[in-house]
Amino acid sequence: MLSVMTRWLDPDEQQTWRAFLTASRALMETLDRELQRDAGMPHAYYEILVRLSEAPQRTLRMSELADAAGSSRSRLSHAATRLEASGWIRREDCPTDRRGQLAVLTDEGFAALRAAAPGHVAGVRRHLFDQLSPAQVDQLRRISEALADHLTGS
Amino acid sequence: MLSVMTRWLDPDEQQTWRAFLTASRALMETLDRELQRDAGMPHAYYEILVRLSEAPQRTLRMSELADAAGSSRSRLSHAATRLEASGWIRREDCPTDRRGQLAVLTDEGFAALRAAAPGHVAGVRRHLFDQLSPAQVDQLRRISEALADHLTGS
DNA sequence: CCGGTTTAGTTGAGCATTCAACTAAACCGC
DNA sequence: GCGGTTTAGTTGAATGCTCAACTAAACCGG
Repeated sequence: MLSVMTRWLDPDEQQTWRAFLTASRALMETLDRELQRDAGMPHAYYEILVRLSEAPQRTLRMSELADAAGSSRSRLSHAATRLEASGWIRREDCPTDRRGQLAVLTDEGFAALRAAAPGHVAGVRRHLFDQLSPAQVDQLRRISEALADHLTGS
Repeated sequence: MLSVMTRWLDPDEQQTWRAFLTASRALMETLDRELQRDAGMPHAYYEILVRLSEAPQRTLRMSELADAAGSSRSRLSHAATRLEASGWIRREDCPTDRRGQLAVLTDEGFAALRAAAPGHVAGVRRHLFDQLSPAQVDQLRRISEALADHLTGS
């Protein structure tokens, strides 16, 4: 029986895995903290506003928004409640599906995003792109796409 | 004044950044969910147990443990309260520093880790290493080390 | 050795996320 | 078009995290 034997990580794999854990956790925590400090929103909410801002009429169905922002339905529902309370989005009934809800980015929400974006982009540049060679950026894209394909495709 | 102008991400950088976000979020969520389902602990708690299991006497000072597990002091303190309630660790007074606390992995904690490890390692292999070429694994290590150096060194 | 500063760790409040349960509407086969 | 199934979205409870405030002990300069 081979299936009962675990193939452990060899020392190189260990090091890679732990470095990845450390780096991705530190990167996300740093960006999250900067965004919270400078714009009063967590990164997940920033991403919701970004996706809405890119949509036609700055409007998306809740499920489309959840998929676009890489969020569960429940998470988005809770987030939308808070974003609505902040006045950054509003909900509207979907005219073509009575189950549906539309999330609409308000002018205040767009303004909040406009105010948050430069600092956040600067952070992404400083903490990610400035630390890597152009070749490494390209490698990271391919690696990320391979992982995302596997994880979101299954 | 150049400093007021934001250097936005070009389309390639956008794609890289979004792919990285999607991949790292999906990877961590998947592993976290698997660990929660199969071993009843979140990934952050698993990491705490791992670091303790590798320490002499399976014992570490709270701050050393926090650093090793990439956790804030507060986070570790809360986690330790829960892990102690599960019987997986216990706290002891530090003999050389009366402010200090030692976290000790119990036999039950070691057993829980032993039970969790094979499934988790299989998940890391399946969702990460199996999706990448050996060259990509090497690239990912170098990329992660560069990012971690920058983020944790500053 | 005394007072200010730093370090160790904890705590509570508030917020974000997960999971499971739920309502309601659309879809689909017959 | 009726009844079972799927899809859309929300909700509440439980859990984990962050931040700021706090206690207590160690350190350190004069």
